[in-house]
Amino acid sequence: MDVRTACLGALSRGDATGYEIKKLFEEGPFGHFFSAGYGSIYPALARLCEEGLATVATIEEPGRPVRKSYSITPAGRAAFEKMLLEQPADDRLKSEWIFVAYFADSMPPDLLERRLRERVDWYRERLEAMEGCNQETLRDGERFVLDLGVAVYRAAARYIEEQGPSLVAASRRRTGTPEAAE
Amino acid sequence: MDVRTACLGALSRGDATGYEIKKLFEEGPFGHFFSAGYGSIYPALARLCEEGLATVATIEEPGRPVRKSYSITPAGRAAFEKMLLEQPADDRLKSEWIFVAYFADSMPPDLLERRLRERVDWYRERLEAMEGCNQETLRDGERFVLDLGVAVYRAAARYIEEQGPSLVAASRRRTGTPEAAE
DNA sequence: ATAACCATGTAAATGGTTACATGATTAG
DNA sequence: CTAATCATGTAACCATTTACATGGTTAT
Repeated sequence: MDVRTACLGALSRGDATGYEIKKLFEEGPFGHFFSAGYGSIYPALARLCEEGLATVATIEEPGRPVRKSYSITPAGRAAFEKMLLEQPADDRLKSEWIFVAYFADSMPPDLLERRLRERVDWYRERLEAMEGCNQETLRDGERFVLDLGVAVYRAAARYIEEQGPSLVAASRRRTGTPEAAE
Repeated sequence: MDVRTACLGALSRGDATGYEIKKLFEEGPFGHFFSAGYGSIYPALARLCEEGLATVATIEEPGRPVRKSYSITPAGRAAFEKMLLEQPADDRLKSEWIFVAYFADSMPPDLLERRLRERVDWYRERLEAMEGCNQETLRDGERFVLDLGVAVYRAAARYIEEQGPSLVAASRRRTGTPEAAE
């Protein structure tokens, strides 16, 4: 799904500015399966207006930058609901971390160990943030997606914690590198 | 990581044609975190040759199409190993399936139920294929990545199987749609 | 015969990232 | 006074996808 569709989805939940949509894409459940920068959000919003799927209202309030609030139109809502009926495309994951892990035996053992630790730490941080989300305010689908993310991250963190050390040990054995003192 | 780097990584494991690299990207552990089509692989391979990171040899055998076998050069190997030392960029996942699940309450319950079933089936199929991989022939890093994928897919499939039905039930309650007879 | 697989590529179009450009307000 | 946050946008660049173009071999 492109940024345009994602913005339409965001607007289907209520009016928002480009800035707010960006934040929505970063935090909460949305952030786990999607991301976009201003360079794609603002043009996407403009295009939705051109196509009649959204409208803009400029809000000028004293002591605040001028904001542009976007609203979905009935046509936009219809288009979005039609999209939801279509067969979703396959997931597309690009993970540099997994890429380097694949080539773990071409990496210095100490670096490998650090990468594994960083990854687990990253998962733990994300998990804490996710579990801290106010579950009350979420809709069914949002909570479902959030908890799916939690289940997946937990499984990944646990796997790396359990299996990582033996990967590092094998790497040290292969290269004859003693454990680095910290 | 771009297709060029991924091709370099593939060649670091041995000579290959563009066609073979495509297959590597589709099946086995590699397929879980990366994908690329011919339209990006062939130009990437050509560029690696231009940059002196790989060389080509044209193989003509009777009763077979002409093939071009690419080999990594020492410079290519050095460049690849240097890349492995760098901080990997954040994962980038684009999942239309999760996107529609996020908006589950805007979807007809029967369709939601089908999407959940399709997803679990897809995970189960992949898991069978992954567990069927000959573990003996894999290197440490490859096996690690493969098993990480198994752990993650299992957790996801299990979560959807356990939590999906209540999501569907809530959706039916909300819309007053009775269960469809099959 | 017909589909699937082997095998290589190009060109146009799409879509997204990054860098640039600007400027006000608020919290430390 | 400085950094962070609020707020919007454009333009150049980059990478990738998709469609096109070709043609032999193998299995059903």
